[in-house]
Amino acid sequence: MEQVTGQAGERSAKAEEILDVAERMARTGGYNGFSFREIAKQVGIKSASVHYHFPGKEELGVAVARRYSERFLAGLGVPDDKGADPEALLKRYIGAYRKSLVDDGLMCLCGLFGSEIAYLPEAVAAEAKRFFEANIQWLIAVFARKGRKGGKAREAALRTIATLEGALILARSLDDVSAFDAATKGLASV
Amino acid sequence: MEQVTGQAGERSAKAEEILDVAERMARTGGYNGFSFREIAKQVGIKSASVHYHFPGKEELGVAVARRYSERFLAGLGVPDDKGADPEALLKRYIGAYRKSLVDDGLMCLCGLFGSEIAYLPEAVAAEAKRFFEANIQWLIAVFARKGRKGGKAREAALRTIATLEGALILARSLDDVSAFDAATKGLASV
DNA sequence: GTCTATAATTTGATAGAC
DNA sequence: GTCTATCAAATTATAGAC
Repeated sequence: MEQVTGQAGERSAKAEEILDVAERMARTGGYNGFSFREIAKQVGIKSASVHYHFPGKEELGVAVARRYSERFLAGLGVPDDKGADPEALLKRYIGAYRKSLVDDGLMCLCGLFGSEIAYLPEAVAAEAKRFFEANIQWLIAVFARKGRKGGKAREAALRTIATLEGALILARSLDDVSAFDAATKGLASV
Repeated sequence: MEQVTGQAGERSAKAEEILDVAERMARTGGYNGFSFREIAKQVGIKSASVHYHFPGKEELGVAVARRYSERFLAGLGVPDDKGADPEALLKRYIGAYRKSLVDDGLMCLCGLFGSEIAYLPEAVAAEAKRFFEANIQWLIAVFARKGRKGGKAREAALRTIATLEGALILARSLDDVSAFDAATKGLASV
């Protein structure tokens, strides 16, 4: 009874290993960029064993996206944390994307899934959508603390996410981290 | 002797049909989102016939990306066209992305390819890179006419492309065109 | 939990007839 | 130009032994 459906709960060490490999592959080639056999090979088991932990590809895709989302949001912290000023929170947000590029050398999972959203199984697409909705809410809270209310805060939030996702694409396509920095310059002080 | 390597030259009507279908599929599911068999079915021929027009998947991918690039750039016109002011050119640029979203209902091909750039055959990745380089040059010329010189023009160009590619991802993921408009608001008047 | 074995399907690709 | 036929490989997935 170790099977997991994708909820937030605890998972076996092997299941986490599987998610690690699946995430790296998905953040490189998208939903078709990871396969049970290749994951199994890299984890050191057989593909049938991967099916034991995650019954189907859709469930695995959902689990990868959900874990990615939860970790990402957890790394941001609470946006109305009174200890940090809004600009520091924004810089933290930008830094999370930059870390994805520089440390991991990978795309944002949900940026990639989002680009192929119409191609994804419904449940996986829903996770990508939820990622963006949660990010928008986080940023709206930040911009609200900067005096942007209502529509203005939402515009700023959407512009911020869009610029960062696009900056990842540009930097990776041009193979030039400075493209990310140039594209996002001034984003924290707008 | 109708085979085409991906150059700009003229192509048979059937080859264009193949590219039409391949482009639509690629702009939905990325490089693994189109297959010879599915293209053949939609065009009304057999997959072996698709191989006649485009010998391999890599060549087909290159041809799709190149045609997409050329059309996109041709639609923009010459950036130093003295007839149009810089803001009108910028609005035209933004409109090209919005058209992709609203009229086609699809991602920008090179935005999607760019997101999975590390997964692509080298020649296809090179086409996506060239798309962005050409777009950057076009925008730099526009921003130069707005008084931005050197680094400032490049920053504005990269920020513009990044925001638009990301805005497409957001609008499609949230299934809400207004997210595109909100994310790109003010982009033409910066 | 992991394995072997296998099924059913899809994929990119080629040979050769017409 | 298009077809039939076919191939080798990869894919998701399942049954059942250990």
